Amino acid sequence: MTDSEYSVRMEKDGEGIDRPFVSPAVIRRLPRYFRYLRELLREGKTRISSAELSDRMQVTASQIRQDLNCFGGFGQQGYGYNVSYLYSKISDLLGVSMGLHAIIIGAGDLGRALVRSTMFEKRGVDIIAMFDVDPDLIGKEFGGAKIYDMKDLEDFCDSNVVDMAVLTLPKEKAEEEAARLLSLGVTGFWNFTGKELIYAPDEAVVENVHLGDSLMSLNYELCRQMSEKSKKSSKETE
Amino acid sequence: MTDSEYSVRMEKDGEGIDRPFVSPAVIRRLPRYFRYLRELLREGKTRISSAELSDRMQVTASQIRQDLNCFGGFGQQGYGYNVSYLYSKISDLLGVSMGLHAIIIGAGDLGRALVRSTMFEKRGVDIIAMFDVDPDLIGKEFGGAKIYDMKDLEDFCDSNVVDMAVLTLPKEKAEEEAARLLSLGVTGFWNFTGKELIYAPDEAVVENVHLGDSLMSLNYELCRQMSEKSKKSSKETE
DNA sequence: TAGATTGTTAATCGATTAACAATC
DNA sequence: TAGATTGTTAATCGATTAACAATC
Repeated sequence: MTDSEYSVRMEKDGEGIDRPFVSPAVIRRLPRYFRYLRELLREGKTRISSAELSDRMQVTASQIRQDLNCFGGFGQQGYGYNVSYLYSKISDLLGVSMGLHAIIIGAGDLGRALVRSTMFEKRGVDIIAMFDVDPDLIGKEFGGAKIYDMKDLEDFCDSNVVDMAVLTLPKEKAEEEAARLLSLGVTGFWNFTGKELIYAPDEAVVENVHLGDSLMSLNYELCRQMSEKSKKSSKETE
Repeated sequence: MTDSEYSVRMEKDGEGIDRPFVSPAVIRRLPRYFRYLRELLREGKTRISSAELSDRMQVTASQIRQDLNCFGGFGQQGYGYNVSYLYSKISDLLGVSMGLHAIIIGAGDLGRALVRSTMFEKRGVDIIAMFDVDPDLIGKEFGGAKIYDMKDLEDFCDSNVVDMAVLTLPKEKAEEEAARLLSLGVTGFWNFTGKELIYAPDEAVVENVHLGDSLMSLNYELCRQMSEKSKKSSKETE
């Protein structure tokens, strides 16, 4: 994408939203606020105080106020926060109305599960295509996204705006294909391959997902809980 | 599971592994060490220093030594760490050889993608069954796991050891079914439903996974990167 | 022994919480 | 105005990094 194309994109609705540098800890909490606010909205609540939200979310009211203030004064003294206003502000920060375009690399089980879910739609991300090397899959369609031949990646990226690639291909090819995508101007990577991608922040933005790591930390706590119980029960037997 | 069954389980190979209380920040890094050590093992490396591992993993050597020391002295002054020894120690901590038994609740796209992956096998977790309410799915088999009727959950849990439930069912039913499982003695939950489950630590161990949150923080950084680029380019045009 | 590298303590840094003045 | 609740500063807490003595 050229600079002038960027400008067009920005004018759409990204312009005017100031995304200051804020600690990653805070950024990672924004999506959770987003979820809880949507729930409040669904419940028809129009206003909420940091104290009440604190109760629901199991975080301190202080942290909520601190977090939200990183981006400006979204609340009002004596009143609290207006749910729909706060929701729209956080949506904007998270680029929900940016209409980001994504492609999925790899149409295996995970790629298909993702494209069929409501995940992207809910967050304003458009899956405009999938890519695979398997001739049996190429041409098929899942969740409204057509599967293209990996060979056609260059052509596709030349004639379409692609903001982000979801990597669900085998980890052995992860680095190679990420480099290929980067050279085609794709700078966002949601990486499920298990091979950690590391780029400089001005080069590309990478979110490495490791589901296995999540499972293993559950394992640790579960084993710990079990040994504690067995300790306790052996004490009782004494 | 009764207390005596716990003891049997513990004697298998969980016994003797001390899992002290360590800050969650450290625990969450263990799986990453596990992955990098496995890679070193595959490369045939027999020893590694904290400095060299630091290089690979992009964390400080100090942190590595600090982390590993929470669980005991796994290294040796003047030498470093023995890769296979360290790997086995971390595997033990993470319960890889415990042979934990898991069931998957919900045989939809995600449940099937998970069961077909090598994720569980690599980490020593056995998927012993899947459950669903869809008559078209009940009786079928995916990735070696048979799909049972949700109605048979009680029977199944009575006659099988179930350490953990992987929740991939619709979020509306998450709380209800988690409570049901808990009453059947299942205390570990790997929760993909999007409905956050909150239990006291001695009641159940829950790992809430929110893939959408991960996508949204990528979104934030991507949008930020874009606005920075457009700022730069508009400056150049001035 | 000399060199290397851990284990561990102390110093620094960052993030969270508490407190309260500002203000709606 | 009085009451409520934010925005914001200051205090606390925890996690990371640096430094170095212990020791292989």
